[in-house]
Amino acid sequence: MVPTPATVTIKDVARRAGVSAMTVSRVINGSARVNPETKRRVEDSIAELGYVPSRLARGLIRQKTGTLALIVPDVANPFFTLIVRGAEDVARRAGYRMILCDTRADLAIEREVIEEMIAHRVEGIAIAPVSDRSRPHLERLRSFGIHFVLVDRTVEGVEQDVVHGDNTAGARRLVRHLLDLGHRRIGFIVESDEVSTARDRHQGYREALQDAGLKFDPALIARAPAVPEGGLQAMRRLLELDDPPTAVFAVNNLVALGAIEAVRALGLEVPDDVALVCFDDIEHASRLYPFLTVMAQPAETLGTIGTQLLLDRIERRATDQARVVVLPAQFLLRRSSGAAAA
Amino acid sequence: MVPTPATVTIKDVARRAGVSAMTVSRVINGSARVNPETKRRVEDSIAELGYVPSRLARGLIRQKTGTLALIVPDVANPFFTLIVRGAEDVARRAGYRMILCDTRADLAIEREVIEEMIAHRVEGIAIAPVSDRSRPHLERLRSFGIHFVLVDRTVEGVEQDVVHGDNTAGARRLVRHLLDLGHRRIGFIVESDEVSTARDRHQGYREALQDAGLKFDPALIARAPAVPEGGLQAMRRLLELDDPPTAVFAVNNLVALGAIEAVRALGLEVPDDVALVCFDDIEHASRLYPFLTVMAQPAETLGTIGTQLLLDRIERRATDQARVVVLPAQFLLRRSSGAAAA
DNA sequence: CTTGGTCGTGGTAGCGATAACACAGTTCCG
DNA sequence: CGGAACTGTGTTATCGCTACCACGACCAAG
Repeated sequence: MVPTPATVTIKDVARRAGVSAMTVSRVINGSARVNPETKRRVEDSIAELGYVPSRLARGLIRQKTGTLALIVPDVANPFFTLIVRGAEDVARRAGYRMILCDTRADLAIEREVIEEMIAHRVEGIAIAPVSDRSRPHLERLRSFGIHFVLVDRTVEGVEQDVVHGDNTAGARRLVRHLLDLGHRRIGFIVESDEVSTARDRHQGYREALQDAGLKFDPALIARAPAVPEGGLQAMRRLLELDDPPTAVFAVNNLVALGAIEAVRALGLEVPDDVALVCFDDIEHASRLYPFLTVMAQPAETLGTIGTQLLLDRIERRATDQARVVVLPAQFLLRRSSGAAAA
Repeated sequence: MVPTPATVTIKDVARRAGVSAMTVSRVINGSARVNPETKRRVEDSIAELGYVPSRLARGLIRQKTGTLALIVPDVANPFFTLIVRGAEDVARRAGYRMILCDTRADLAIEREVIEEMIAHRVEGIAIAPVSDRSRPHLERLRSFGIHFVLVDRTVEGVEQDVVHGDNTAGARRLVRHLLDLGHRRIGFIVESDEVSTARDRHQGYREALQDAGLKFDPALIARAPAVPEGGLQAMRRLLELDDPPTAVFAVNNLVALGAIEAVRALGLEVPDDVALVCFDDIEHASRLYPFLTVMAQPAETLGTIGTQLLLDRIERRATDQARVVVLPAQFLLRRSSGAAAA
């Protein structure tokens, strides 16, 4: 094995090219004028030594690192995966690196990773916060003067650039669909109202009921963590009610998956025994088996726009007001809702 | 708006606590002995000023950044998503940050991101390389003395720690299954043999045929990029053959999805008109609709073990031989292969 | 022939942290 | 009771790079 070589520094290049470190720096950065002949010599030395300038040192002196962070509650959720993809792409094209952090929807982990990102002196953060309780974490970012944008979720009391889907309208649309099909008892499986998407969808759910002149029945709200297991438990509880719902609105795709399992476990079927709709499509699953009637959000676009908003702040140092971008979701009619689907 | 505050440095803390920067450093790092009273004063100052030590400066002097990189060809592929999750988790628990890079299976992007990671002075890289052509990129890492491990894929001519699934045995198992069901003309949709997983599965495919005393027919190999669109095109070509296959082995899950679409587009169905098997399960899709007969690889485990191997190298500076970890895949019998499934 | 540009380049001083050593005061033990 | 060992803390010198200023060479203008 070759012994670990000492890292090549700008001085090594300078020595080899017979110039000062300053001149090498000028060549690397293409700044100011350098004699073409000198420039060539420096470039040759760089190539021969395989020199790569340290971003640490550069970041230290320039006070900017060229690094962003993306913080999401669950990378394995296909919705967030798409956000990651979109964000990563925009960042790379703009010449920034992107550090990905998965908080597992855990506030403590979120606090931890935000501290880490501060220590890393990232120039900006795109974050889908855990919940309204993320506010202190975000305040901390602000106190450090680190730019950030909210993606997918807002946070009560935090005025900041944000891009999210139209959750209220989307939920309203889904529930209206169920109402149109004649359902009168519509369950809603949702996490805590401390999450803005849950809150907004809850709002849409109620509005739709109200539009139809129906009274809101608290018994039909089943609270559960927004994961398959949560959906399973919640659906089971709903079905065990004395007067169970004939249709259910699941707050997101993973919850819907769990809900379906609960239905099947009771020997029932969707949509025959209970209709089901939810937010967020599941890309690959729908390709194989287009079953769930959903409001599909443009997840990848949330990622790209979020990152663009962020870069905008960073590079233009705009101090104008917080921008709010709301993207409409798309209604996809499929079998799970029990309509005569296309 | 609050004006961007100048970053608090160790000196600010030192001044406020009435000690030297060195003492603050000792408190931060818990190194050596510091008078409890002094320590308290320093900690108070840190809290009051909201001081967070710069990893840039620390990394520069210590020559270690506490940062790893994970490079994959496609974060949106559910298989790699799980690897990401596993890797990220192990890294965080071990006190490392993880930078995620998506190469989009593009060699040029791969080269670019590897240069970036060198510039970032990451301490190690876990990489699922694009193909055997990634070799120069990896050699470059080696010449920089940056530790790396291969995940999911090996690279011809690169001796390095690696963790991957047992592709040959898995492929053999899948094809044997089809043979057992009576199929004699079995198609194989696969990307270039420059990708080790493709190569190994190809190998397994041939071995299975050989075991059954069947002759290999090159016409049954359909080459295509390992994405749904590739699977679609390839399956169409196979079905248009004069003597089309009655069963097809798709090199991975996404290819299988495209293949199914091609079958349906011709008004045919899986498995009635053509049986289908593939590598890698699709977590959420299978939960909703367990249809594909697959060899399921322990993707998340690939991520965790890969990262553990990496940390091992970094922290123990082991110079022993390259370790090779091969994890078995699990055969999941479902409907797509046309057997009387459980 | 001085003055005042423009070039091309180098010197010096940090960025924010820590390694390595130094040093004063205390404790210990033969 | 004096030197060794230990405690707690400060000083200095970098880490690799770039901002900032300086400087010699050259040339045109006054």
